Amino acid sequence: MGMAAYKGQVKNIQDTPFGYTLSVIGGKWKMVIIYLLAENQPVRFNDLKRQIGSITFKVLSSQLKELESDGLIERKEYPQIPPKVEYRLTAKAETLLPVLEGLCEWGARNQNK
Amino acid sequence: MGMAAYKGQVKNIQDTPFGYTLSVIGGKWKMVIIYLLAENQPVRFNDLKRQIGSITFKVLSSQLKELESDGLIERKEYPQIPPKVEYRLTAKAETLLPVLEGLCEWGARNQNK
DNA sequence: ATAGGTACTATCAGAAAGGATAGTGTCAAT
DNA sequence: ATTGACACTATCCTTTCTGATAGTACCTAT
Repeated sequence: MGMAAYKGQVKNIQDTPFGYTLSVIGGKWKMVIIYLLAENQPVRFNDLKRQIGSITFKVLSSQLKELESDGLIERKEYPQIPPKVEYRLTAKAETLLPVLEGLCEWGARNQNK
Repeated sequence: MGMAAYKGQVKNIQDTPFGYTLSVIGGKWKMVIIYLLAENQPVRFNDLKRQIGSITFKVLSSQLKELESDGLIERKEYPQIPPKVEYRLTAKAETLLPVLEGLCEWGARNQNK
């Protein structure tokens, strides 16, 4: 199983398991966000922005929204002033971590060849 | 290690192991191509096109070139008429297969939730 | 003579992703 | 009074990705 889902013709990769996984982690910053959250949960918005460095507000905001709607992160808003919002990984995201480790390890071994 | 490469600020994800792996497999069709090659090597150009179905010549051609320049596939041209070109996976690509299996399995388990 | 197969390339167009910049409302500190 | 922190949103622009369509050069089969 797994990759056997590609038997026959492929119409929309989005509908295959691989396509789904990539749609969830394939954004330019998603993996970085997941990693940073895994390291020190929970994290606040501007904190995340500072840690990533070169991302813009808009892009960080849209990536977080997508991760949230894909069920990988939880957003918790504290109704106070100044506002406070915390992000943390869901259980679903935790099951992704070993897979991401695999991607990183393969990358580390093959990057400079 | 692995994901620890994200310590500190991230300038270019391309330079991280994860970014490298995604740059190599992240194209819309690359995973499909790798899977089909893994299933029945070697494969010829038009054969691949027929199996994938909805890809265009141009896109297939460019994805194959990128995979080749990333060292994942080998292109062998037979100087005859009509022309014949065969594609197959390299040893480097074979080491990627378990990682791709991981992506697919996670996707299969989480796709419809 | 026409159609079809081989492996493509070239050109143009549209969609999607990502980035730059500015602004919102409230409060605390200087 | 100004600055800065918080968590964003809105608008516009550029870059990248993907797709549609047509065409090349040669051969074989009908």
